[in-house]
Amino acid sequence: MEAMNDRVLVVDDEKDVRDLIRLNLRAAGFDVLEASTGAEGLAIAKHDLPSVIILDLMLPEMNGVEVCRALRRNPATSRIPVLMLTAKSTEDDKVEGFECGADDYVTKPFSPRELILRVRAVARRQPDQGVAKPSPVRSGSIQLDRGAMTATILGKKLVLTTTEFRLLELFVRRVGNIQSREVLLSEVWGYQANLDTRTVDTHVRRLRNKLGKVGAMIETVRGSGYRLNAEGP
Amino acid sequence: MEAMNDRVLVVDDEKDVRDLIRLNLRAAGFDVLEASTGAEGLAIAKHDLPSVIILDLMLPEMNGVEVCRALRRNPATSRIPVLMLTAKSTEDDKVEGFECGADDYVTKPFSPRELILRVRAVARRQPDQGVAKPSPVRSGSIQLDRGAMTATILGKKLVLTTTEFRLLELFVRRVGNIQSREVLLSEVWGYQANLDTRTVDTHVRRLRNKLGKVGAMIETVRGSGYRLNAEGP
DNA sequence: TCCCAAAGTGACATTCTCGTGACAAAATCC
DNA sequence: GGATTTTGTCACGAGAATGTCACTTTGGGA
Repeated sequence: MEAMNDRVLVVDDEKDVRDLIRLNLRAAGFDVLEASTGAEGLAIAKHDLPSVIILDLMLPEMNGVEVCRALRRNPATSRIPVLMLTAKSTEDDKVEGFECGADDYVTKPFSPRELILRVRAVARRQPDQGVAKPSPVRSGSIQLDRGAMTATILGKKLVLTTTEFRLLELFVRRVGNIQSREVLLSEVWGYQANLDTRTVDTHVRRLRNKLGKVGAMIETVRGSGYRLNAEGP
Repeated sequence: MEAMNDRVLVVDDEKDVRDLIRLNLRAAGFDVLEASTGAEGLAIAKHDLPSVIILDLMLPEMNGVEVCRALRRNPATSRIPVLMLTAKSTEDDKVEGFECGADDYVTKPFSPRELILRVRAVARRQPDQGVAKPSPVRSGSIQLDRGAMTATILGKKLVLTTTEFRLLELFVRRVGNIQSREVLLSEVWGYQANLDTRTVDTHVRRLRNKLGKVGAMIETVRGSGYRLNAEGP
């Protein structure tokens, strides 16, 4: 089982650049999210709250500076470090990049090694005590705290294993939607997991047991998979 | 009453460079301290706890990397952002600079405007560092004094080693959040750390022992890392 | 009502993870 | 320079987490 990785969102319209960055970040132990437009990047940022955002300055429609400003305006995303990426290297661009609230600035062509180092340097800045924490994910009577990896049910703190937490997190993030065993396997266990789909059943059972009464919110959809019911028990 | 300015320490053996930086920083509203050797820089850093340190990589006797390591090693100065400055610009130098714990890297010749921006960016990451007396960090029954490098548990003063103190400091600063062994290694030991992740375990154990009953507040999260529990024992 | 595929359940072996004590190297202190 | 402290690594063992399986129960269509 792999430790919980930092997630990095890469926003760039060029697929080649995204591929290059993704490969290097993966190799360095990061999880990678991708977006090809500013709007998409914003949406993913709000939804997934990555640890770092790598943002291309030159984007069609909504450019990097606008995206960065939008991120800074939203309390949920305002603290996420932004690493600005651009082909230009004139001083004015750097100034603009910094002034919109970017935390660092890398010019293309960049060396992957340097990029990783800068991402790490910027990711190191984790929320300390007193700094606003990303709002906990919640659904009905279930509340999740990713940083602490804790689940609170009806005000009571639960002890979950890593797998159980990931499973529950996925259900909560996709409340009301059916998740097939295959999807659960690939999302919770990883793409190359070569496991029996019935393994999911066992973990769902364990999770239900720990959730007690609330466990009934995880419904079985015969022939399709499982679904977290939006309504509380 | 005007707020006190951020203080920046400039360590460089060339007077011309110091002058240039000083003038620009002053104009940008910073207070400037200066040192011409690494040893002097270290002394001033410990004494005055500046908000940011600009450090020349090439110094006679003690070079910038050594100074940076020494800064990171001392709990009183370990959190001060370091901006590494050098005439060289090969990738290997950047890597070395980052790996000793520098927060950013600027190559000579630099544009003053960019330097100021980077200083600001880097100073922004440490909102409360330096200016006032280093506020004692505390969480529940644990209280830390960075300056004196002492920990007080339930009113009793503890003697900790440097490593133990920094480890505890990190836990306290991030109460309730899981810290992976990798994060702990890179934050406490510096991210050139070429150490076995299990080394963390050993130090956590030593720390727990010294903390006695309170040691139980440092929880093990199987498969993920350690977490300081917000609730007291 | 019967049938049977799908899902629930308990048990078990295996794999991992972590705590611990010991030890040698390195750093620090007199 | 010798003594002491600090530090990093290792091997071992206990116990937790996980994946699989055989068996039972369930539920919906024929």
